[in-house]
Amino acid sequence: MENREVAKNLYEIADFLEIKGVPFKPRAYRRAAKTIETLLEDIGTIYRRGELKKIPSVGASIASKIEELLETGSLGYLEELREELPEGLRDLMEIEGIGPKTALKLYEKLKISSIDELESAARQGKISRLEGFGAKTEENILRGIELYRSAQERVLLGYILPVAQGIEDRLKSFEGAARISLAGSIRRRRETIGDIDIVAVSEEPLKVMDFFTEMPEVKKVLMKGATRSSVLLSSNLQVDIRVVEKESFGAALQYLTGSKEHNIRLRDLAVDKHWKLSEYGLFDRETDERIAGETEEDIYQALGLSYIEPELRENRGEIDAALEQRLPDLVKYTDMKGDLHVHSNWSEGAHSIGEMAEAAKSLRYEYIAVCDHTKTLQIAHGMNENNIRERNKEIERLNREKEGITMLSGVEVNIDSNGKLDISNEVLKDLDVVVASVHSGFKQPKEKMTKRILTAMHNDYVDIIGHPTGRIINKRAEYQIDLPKIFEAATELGVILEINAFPDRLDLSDTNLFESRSYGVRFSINSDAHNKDHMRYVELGVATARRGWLEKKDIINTLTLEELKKQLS
DNA sequence: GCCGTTTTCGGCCCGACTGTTTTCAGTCG
Repeated sequence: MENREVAKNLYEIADFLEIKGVPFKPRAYRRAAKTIETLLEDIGTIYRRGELKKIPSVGASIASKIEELLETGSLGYLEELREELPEGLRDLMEIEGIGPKTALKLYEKLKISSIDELESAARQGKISRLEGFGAKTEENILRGIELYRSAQERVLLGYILPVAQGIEDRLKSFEGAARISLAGSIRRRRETIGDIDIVAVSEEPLKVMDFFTEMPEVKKVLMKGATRSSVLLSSNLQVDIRVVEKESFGAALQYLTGSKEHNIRLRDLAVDKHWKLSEYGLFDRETDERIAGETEEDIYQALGLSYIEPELRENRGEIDAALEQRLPDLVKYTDMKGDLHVHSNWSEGAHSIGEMAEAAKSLRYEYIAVCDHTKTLQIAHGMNENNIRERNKEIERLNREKEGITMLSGVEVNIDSNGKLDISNEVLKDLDVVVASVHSGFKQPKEKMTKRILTAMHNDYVDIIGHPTGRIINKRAEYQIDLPKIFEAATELGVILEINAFPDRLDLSDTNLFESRSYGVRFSINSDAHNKDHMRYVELGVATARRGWLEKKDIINTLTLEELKKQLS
């Protein structure tokens, strides 16, 4: 049984206990589930070592339940809960505004135990007639159901970031607001985003709220107060804003940036010092004296931590690292000197090599590698050996003509189902950059897929493995692949792994990268651009690398052209 | 149910908004 499945069972217990009104236990189960879900090691392996109780948040009781799950595949305690309460009650809590208390009441009074039943009861006006409920609640439930059904998937960071930055810029230009910042998961640059959070400082909060709720793209105002407001955009995206006083800005920004787990640990640290941390500041518990709050830096410093970049705030060890002053020196967004995987109109790209080069210049790059698709990828007009030779002549000509940018000749060659490449070594050996990727046979078993990629890595001319896991966020799972083996081989053979920065790929992912750190792998952050506008996606790749704790030295395309050429030869 | 350099028992993050109530419970972030 996989870690994720064990965690799922524990989450289910937490939900049931919460509905039953049991105090504290739900949080204990949830904490354990969260830890197990994000564990790098297989829980079965830990169990066989007899070290379940060494997992943080797992004690004797949860350990024995995990044991039962691993040994028998099911869990008596959970079965009992399932008999006591219908499973659908958990679905009800997915609806905005419905928590454990409401879910239980709906079940007890109206026998509602699924979202469909909830919808029909609301439509018949049965809910507004219940004590403690009213017409507004019923309306909200119906809207919540609609939202639940339309917004099942979180939105890709790459699509939402420009929208959020647009709103941020407009608020900044509004004179009533003194300071504005994005917060929440978008500031942490998570790969998918649920909603947009904004923090503002203003002397006149109500004016900011008016401006905010009257933006043209607002479809519905969900709530509006002097300190908080929420709106729904016509795109069904929710945007929340908090307005605070100047001396609380850092505290509010810190609090709203999260993550929740990170914040809980911070508050624990504050409690240890007899302080309390809220979105208004860090205060002495007894005297209420303000210790910090105007900037995030002050708060982290007061708690004895070095400043933690938002991308790291996931409670993956960053707090302990900050306590011991051993946080990584993260790669910066401005460190990138080139892009080693872009397409041109020689395959499925929309723009010519010259146009791509101009776009690269405007990003202040020193170089780009034109890595068009190769012949077996018919759908993308893949090049054969002759096309490649011809195209290389064009690259040579452009390099003589253009100043300030160097175009490297490359391909994105296909790795066939046995690990062979679809372009001969004769041609590969004359190219500057060879990216090798899997574009077919995604469903191969783990061993075969791993061997297939290892075989490609052993080809002397392969420089980079493209989008190593093949996942498409929200659409296609990663292929079955033994990443530790790939990491080992990459270090040993000097093959670079790609951090593909396309918004729906981000492959390798932040957690993959985090896991790779002990292997000493080097990476290339590539846009995989299919037109010149896509080249800015490298920013998303840098965000992913930062979330994976990577430093400049880990990323090969932070090197100057001269340094890079030495590495590739 | 977990946890502990103050603890093996007694705590467990904190505050705003809504809706339904006349003072607050529930939910959310």
